[in-house]
Amino acid sequence: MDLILNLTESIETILKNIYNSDIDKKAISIQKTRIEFEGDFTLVVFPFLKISRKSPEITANEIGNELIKVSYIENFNVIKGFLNITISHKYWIDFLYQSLQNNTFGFTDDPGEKKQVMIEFSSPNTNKPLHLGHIRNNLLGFSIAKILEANGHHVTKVNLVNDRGIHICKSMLAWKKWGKGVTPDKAAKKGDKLVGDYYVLFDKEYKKEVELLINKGISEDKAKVEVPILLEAQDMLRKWEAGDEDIVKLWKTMNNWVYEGFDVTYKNLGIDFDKIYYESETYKKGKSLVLDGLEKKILKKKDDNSVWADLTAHGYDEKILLRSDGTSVYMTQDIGTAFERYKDKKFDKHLYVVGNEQNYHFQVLKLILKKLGYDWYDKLEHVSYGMVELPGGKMKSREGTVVDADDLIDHMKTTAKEMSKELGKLDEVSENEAEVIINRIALGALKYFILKVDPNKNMLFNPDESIDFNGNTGPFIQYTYARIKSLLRKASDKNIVSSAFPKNDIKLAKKEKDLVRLIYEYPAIIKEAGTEYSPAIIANYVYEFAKLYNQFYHDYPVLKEEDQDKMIFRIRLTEMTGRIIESALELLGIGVPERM
RNA sequence: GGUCCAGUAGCUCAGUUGGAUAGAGCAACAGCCUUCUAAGCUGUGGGUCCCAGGUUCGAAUCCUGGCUGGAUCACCA
Repeated sequence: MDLILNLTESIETILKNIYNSDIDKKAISIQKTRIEFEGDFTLVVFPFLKISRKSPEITANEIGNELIKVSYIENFNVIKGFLNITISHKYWIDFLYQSLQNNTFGFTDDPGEKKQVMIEFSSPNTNKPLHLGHIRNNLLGFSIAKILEANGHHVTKVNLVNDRGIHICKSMLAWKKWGKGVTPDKAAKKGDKLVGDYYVLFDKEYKKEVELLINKGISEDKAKVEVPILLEAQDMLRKWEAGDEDIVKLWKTMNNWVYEGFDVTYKNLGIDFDKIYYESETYKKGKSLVLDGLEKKILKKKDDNSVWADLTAHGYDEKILLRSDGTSVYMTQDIGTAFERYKDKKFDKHLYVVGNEQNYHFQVLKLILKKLGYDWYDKLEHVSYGMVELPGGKMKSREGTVVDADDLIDHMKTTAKEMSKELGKLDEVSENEAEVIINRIALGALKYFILKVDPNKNMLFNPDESIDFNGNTGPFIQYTYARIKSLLRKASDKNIVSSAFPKNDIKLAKKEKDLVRLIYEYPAIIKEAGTEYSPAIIANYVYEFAKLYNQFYHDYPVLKEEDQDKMIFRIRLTEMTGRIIESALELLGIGVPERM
């Protein structure tokens, strides 16, 4: 039975007995005792004053005198209106041993809680390589998926590749014009990078042509839409939609180059998907659903043949769903994709991990699906997150102010390698092992840096001050783990069997108790991270945990402790700490090194 | 202009279901390696929690108004 729940019930009963009056359970607020006071948990007694009709101090003492009769409560003290409760050492020790028995401590496996969850993340365009913004998206999506699994759900990770549209035609056209048949192999370049280069080339040429037209006296607005190269790209898109063989062939070839490039990046990042949806395969479904809606008069057609959803009654604007030439827009394919996915999985929940710039889009998507009569519309949820900004502001691919995902990962690896060498950390391990460790550290630093920030908030990335390896960082936590592993290896060399229990009662030091209390919190942390869709909650928890363990490690001997019972307890505490660090980092998609 | 999000130390961020003297890391300075890994530990300095009202025994947290920054309201995705 959960300790806090138990405490709450005891307090409820006590209040009833001594004051003869019921109190709302919500008024019983139990929190962690602040570090500077004696005790484990604190009850705030102010809400009870109106039934006790006594001063805060007296009320707290009266409750404390009853509470101390409960077996696992050892002591209490009162400071102003705060009743600090001390849980017995024996309770905490027993708790540690119980949690050691449980291999998935902190995870939920209640079948009643299990839901089918689909989670979409990454959602790249096929005209340019992945950048730092995608990294935040990918890491968040992947971690949230893991957290939801830890909460007992069945999770399907899906990607939506935006593989059709004018943007890919731009790359294709530029490649046709200036590529001279180059391929990723010939250029010795990742496919996504190569295609991205031609996208940039298109943009350069486009700007040049716009300027030419303006110089000829054409207005800027007009010039922008009448540029020959743009018209050519649009023509290409029409041909693609009409199924022109050559165009489709080129489209397939170039997209495949990009996918191969993406796969490398995904693999380096350590993320994967269960299923990939392609916009080119779902937009037609969206189109037909829109036409259905039109037939049922849910949607309306304007004079120019464009199709619209009128959302003004709901406080939104009108939203276009089919252009006047009958082609579909972003929203159209999202309607189709959602429909296909519901057909595939009958999900209880569908999460879209997409940046906050699309908050409006997803509100409108839900509303349109509702209007179209799909009662599962409210199973869709937008997991919105803030942008990654550079010191100069937003990243813009066209202005070259993007931080490329591959470059960043490489840079992290180089830095990790240099630092390991400098510190002489990996002199004694094989080259292969060293590389595995360095990769883990590099990615650990990057992932933790990004995931520790509350997803709601924009975050700043300064490329000049590269990501740290000291302090509140991934490597700090990984280092704590490596130390723990080293210590446990030594314990096992000494034949101190890990399943041992102390024979006699021991008294716990403050930091030992604090560590156990943090272990106790882990299940609640996983739950909270699951309901909030926030890996940051896990990240901040595991940091606090590692920090406290390092203090303990510094202050107390473990293997050199002379009291056998204390030594055994400390080894077991160390073991559990290692397990929680490993488990928590795993939820963030971060691997742990056995040594570093 | 409407809507949404954010504003906490020089910088990057925690803390927000109202609770005690607002916390970390980085940066600066000063210490700790003949003891289980110094990518560690300890200490010093650093705050108008954007502002003004309000609710409350109690507000960084809730309410109202304002200020600042970002996003969005496209026949772009």
